[in-house]
Amino acid sequence: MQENREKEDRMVYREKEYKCGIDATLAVVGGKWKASILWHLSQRTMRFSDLQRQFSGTTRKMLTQQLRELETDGLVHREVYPQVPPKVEYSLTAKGTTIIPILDQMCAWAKEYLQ
Amino acid sequence: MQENREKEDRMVYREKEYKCGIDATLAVVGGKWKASILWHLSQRTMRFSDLQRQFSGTTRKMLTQQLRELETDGLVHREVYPQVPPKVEYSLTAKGTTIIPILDQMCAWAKEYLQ
DNA sequence: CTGTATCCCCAAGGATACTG
DNA sequence: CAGTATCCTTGGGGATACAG
Repeated sequence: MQENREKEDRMVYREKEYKCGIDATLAVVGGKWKASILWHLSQRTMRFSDLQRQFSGTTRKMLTQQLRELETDGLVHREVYPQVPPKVEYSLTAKGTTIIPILDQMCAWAKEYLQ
Repeated sequence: MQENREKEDRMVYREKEYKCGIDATLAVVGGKWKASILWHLSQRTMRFSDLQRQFSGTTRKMLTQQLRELETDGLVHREVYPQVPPKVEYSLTAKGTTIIPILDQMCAWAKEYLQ
């Protein structure tokens, strides 16, 4: 119950305004696969095909889209190796790693209080 | 980087299966207004009309829906006062309060790393 | 005051095919 | 291998009206 909860300062993210940082944060990591992507990348750098395997339930299109947004937000780094066939590796940026502790806590919370 | 990250144990929530607790937690608090609702309720018990005022951008239908789900998940308590006109108060349950520290951290993270 | 019931629309996301 | 382009479907959520 810290007092970092004032709602006076509004946040702006992607043209949209957020009353509190909570919604802004959820806008960044709350995408359908984003949290999971970040979590996996926190363990190791992954190629696009690695991510495809991990998220076998999703399409290339969705995966690409989510990765692009994470990249735009500065959480993920995209490294393209100019070779044929192409090789692209995704990894967390320094900023990206700062969100991981929160994801870890969400994971722990679920284990403790869900099901 | 704790080692509470095994993905062997799957979570089940609302008929759906989640590989890791992160997605399960997001399913609980990631709804469009849920995180904000929880945060406001952590400050004080609120009547339905109070919440309507806070979330002037949403409809009664949505608000009711989100509150019902939070209630079903055991995070929010709904107290109905049998009187006319009706009075209904919403508050956090003990379980509901356990998620607040995570929301606080999301708020802090946004302030630190967004915008 | 605190909801529920209906209708309706649009954009998120899936399937599929094509490309450098 | 790592994407884009296109089409198409679905259901989340808004608007509105009604109700206890």
